[in-house]
Amino acid sequence: MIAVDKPPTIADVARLAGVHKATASRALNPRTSDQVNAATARRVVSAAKRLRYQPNTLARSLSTRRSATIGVLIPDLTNPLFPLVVRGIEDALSEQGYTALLANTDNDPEREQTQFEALLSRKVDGFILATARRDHPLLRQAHQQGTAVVLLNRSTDEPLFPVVAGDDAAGVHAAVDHLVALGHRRIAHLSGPTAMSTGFTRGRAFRSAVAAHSLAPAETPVVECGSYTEDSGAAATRRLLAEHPEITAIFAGNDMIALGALQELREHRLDCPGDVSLVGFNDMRFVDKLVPPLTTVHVPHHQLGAEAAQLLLDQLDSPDRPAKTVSLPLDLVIRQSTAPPRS
Amino acid sequence: MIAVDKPPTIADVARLAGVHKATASRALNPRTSDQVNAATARRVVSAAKRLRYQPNTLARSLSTRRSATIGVLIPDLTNPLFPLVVRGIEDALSEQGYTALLANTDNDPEREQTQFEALLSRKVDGFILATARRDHPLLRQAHQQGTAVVLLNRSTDEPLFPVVAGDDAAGVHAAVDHLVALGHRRIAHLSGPTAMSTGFTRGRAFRSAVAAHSLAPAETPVVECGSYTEDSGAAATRRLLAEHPEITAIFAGNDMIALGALQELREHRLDCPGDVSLVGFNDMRFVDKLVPPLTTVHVPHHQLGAEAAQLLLDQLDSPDRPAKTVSLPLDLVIRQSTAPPRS
DNA sequence: GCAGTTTCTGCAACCGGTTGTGGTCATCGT
DNA sequence: ACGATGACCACAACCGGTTGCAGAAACTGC
Repeated sequence: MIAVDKPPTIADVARLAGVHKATASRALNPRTSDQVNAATARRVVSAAKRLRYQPNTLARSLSTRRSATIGVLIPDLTNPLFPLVVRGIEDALSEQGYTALLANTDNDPEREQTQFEALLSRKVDGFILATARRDHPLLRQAHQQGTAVVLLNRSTDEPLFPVVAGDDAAGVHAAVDHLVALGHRRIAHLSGPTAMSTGFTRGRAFRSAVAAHSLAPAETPVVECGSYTEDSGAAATRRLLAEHPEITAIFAGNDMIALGALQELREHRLDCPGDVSLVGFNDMRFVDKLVPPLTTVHVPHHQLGAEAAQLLLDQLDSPDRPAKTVSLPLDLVIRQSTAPPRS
Repeated sequence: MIAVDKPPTIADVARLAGVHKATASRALNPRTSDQVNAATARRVVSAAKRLRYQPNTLARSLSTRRSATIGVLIPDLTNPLFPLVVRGIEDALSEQGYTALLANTDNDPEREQTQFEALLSRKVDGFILATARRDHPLLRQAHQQGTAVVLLNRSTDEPLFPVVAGDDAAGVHAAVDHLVALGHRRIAHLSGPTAMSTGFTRGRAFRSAVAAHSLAPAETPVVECGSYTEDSGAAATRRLLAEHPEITAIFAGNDMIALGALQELREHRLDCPGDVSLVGFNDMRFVDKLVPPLTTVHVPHHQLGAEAAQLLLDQLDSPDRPAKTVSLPLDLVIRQSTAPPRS
């Protein structure tokens, strides 16, 4: 183990350049470098270069009270949607010199709270909350203490914070329209948990979409899944087929549920799309590799993340701007899991 | 916008408890709380509770010179392997009060360097490098300045740092053994880029495995893919089939390459596993949902991450411990993309 | 040549914690 | 009754930056 000489501080740079550390600080900061003589500024810069000086971010944040860091709360990085949105967030943030601090909540409200506080004590400048629950005391609390927050793919009953999300309602309508256009009339919806904001709004949109086509509730049953998982989707499909064997199309609350449905259809020796058509939601990676490739509503997750980050940065710049809300268009990508019903 | 009163500092707590902030600090820290009278300690604690005091992590790190933060460098979060290992890292770290700071390098050596420095200036206590290149000046540099580093799924030509990785050689042997046991003798390998540590070692292991079965190099061709992507895998397969139409089995450098191969086989109207068997590597999510479900070498990514984190923490505790290296066993999961060759 | 600016740089305080040192006071032994 | 011991706490310095303020030097105009 070689003797570790600690990294140089601004005092070292100042000493080498023969100036006071305050001057060195100003010389190195582009915003203040015009307060110092060009020649000395050059001396400082070259001293910094020689020492390979890297400012201590912690010390800087402590004194400036700005950390250039954003807390990002997501349910679970392992869920295939989130890497995309996180990448979107990071890409947008890094363009402006910001960094993301990630935390997983596993959809546990308590963890959500503790992680939030941990990030606060790390002095993040703001939050992007991509957690799924429809409501949480956290939100009111954060709102009251004036914390900058942007909600991603999740809305609250009252508009406390700006939200960026896909236009789920439009996506649902596109999916239903597609099925109806193919000739389906008995369409089921496997909804996500209504405790989650997406499950709730997509379910509502489904009701409205089928109503728009004058389909009776009796031929358009909704069964709620306990979670956005394959197992839960399979179980729901089992219940659905038991009670409504006559349906010819399924619109799943998301792709994981669709995956479970596909599995269960296979168990029941039902061909997809021959016997029943299937539409998913999200267009997650690899669903185009399934057999049959899944028709699904594409959600631009990367862009979702990027927009959320941008919105948050805007808000940090000018805190009293109205809480604009972004809704990204979604489009249906038609693959091979949908076809006309057998007549 | 409500008036934001800044979060309480330890000085506020001390004032409320009627003690000096040094005393408050000691009272709040379990390691030093026995240096203060039990009664006053209680006063401090309850004052802290009343004010909802949360220590400022930045200030603490600045003075203790320990940030309880680990820098994690990965190529791309969007690559389906990494969410798993990141989760493993985070789970292991959080158990000990540490946090991970993530950065993507996109396999760009320059980005790797700048991200590394950015993390250094954030005063991370150590690094987990899961980037893929076989060598990088960074490593020597980090080694010289005594930075704590653990390499994940990547090795260097000289043993500068502890490494945790899957036992790739064993995995490759298992895959080849399986194919040979099925009766295959003309087995091709679609290797990953040899500039990457995994591509290199798996390729070498393949050579050794086929040699162990006395298969001639002429019947066991290796073609190198430019990258670990589906497209690259498809292109390599095209070349392979042009030059060696007689092969009956393909062992792919990873699952993405296998995906490309599968696609290309389909283009050539070759049935898998009827005409050619296919084995992947990694067992990424959803490869069990392909048609046919992919036979592949399972890599415990979560555990890989967790072990790396643990190793790093151990090393931080006792810096001059020998650089132990962890090699996790890998096992082949046999699904339906492999079968005996047509006789 | 002198008052008034402007430009440049140093001083010192501050951000919010941690920790070494030393002083006060009660307790103890003799 | 008095010095020694130890428990407890306050003081102050420090981590490595940033920034308001003031003073020195140079420069302006008259």
